[in-house]
Amino acid sequence: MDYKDHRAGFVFSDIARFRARLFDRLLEPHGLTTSQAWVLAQLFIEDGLPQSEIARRMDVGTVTVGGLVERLEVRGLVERRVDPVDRRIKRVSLKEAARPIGRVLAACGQQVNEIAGAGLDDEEARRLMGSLLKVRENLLHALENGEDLKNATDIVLDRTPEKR
Amino acid sequence: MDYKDHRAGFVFSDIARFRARLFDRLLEPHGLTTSQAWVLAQLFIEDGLPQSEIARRMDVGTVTVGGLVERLEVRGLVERRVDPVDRRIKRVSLKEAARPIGRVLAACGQQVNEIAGAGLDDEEARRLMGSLLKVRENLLHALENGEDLKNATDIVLDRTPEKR
DNA sequence: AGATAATAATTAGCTTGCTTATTAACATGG
DNA sequence: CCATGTTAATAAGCAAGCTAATTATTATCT
Repeated sequence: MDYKDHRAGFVFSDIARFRARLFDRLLEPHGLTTSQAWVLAQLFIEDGLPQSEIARRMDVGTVTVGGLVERLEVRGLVERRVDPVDRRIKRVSLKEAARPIGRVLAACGQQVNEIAGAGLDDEEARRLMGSLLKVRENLLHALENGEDLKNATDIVLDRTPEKR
Repeated sequence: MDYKDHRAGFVFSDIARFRARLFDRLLEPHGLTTSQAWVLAQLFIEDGLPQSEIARRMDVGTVTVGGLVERLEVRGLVERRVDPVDRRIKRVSLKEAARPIGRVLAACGQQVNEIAGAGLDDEEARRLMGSLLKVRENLLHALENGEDLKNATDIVLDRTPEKR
């Protein structure tokens, strides 16, 4: 039991940080950050989502999404409108200025993935992805059930089994 | 080319976030956070390190370490002293109160790893770890060489090949 | 020795993410 | 119908990382 050892402690957070750092640099010329890009990505998949739905899909708190959307709105890439039938909801929709960014995101994402996955053959990459998705589910589970853990308000963990 | 695809975009950051959330909850009763725990871990390995050395070992900026150490010092777990021979350096050393925490960290780390690695047999876990270390090195490399990327002040990337 | 460069730490300011608490609007049950 | 609960968004506040700029101190080079 040495491969799932202390190194796991930093590998994951290191990779996440390094990836984000790389992504941020690629996105910098466009005045975007990694997380803001993710919000846009959600809207490219489906436009006009409520903030809470974006939060649900990103597994992030509504507060965080509020901030991200706020900044995107200031940059004129996005627009918030109150839903006429349920006035609690604010729906976020892409503005014209955001259109050309789709390709940029795809390109940057691909470039980062190529860099990160250098030296991995297809088989290894596939296996890696499979294991990672398992690990992710494990953690999500533990956080849901709060197994002898508490807390984690706000975030909606009890989503329907296979959504994303 | 679908396994090193868009999902890679969130799996890594999700896992890192979920892991940290879990860890933070386990550590909460002890008034510590994940990153603070990592600093302590470095000091358990070698006490009396300069802040810059801690930063180097954690692949993090000196500014971040400054903040972490600051908070640890306030909690009375750690102590900063100016190095007598090189007065630029502040060496950080563990105080008595920190002693008992070593075991706690080990236990929490193990628990998180068990949760995260549930359902992975030893072979799969070993392979996963191997692939992750490769990916980590790839990213670190790209950040060093700044391949048509710039920025990333402060952080010392050009450390001796195999340290950690 | 003296000017110049490099290094350790800090300050100030930004984004992300989390928590707790509040407000507004909708939903439901007696 | 109205009291209670639930949901969407926000506000305030903290930790962590990052950048850029500043201050002290040590190293180096002519």
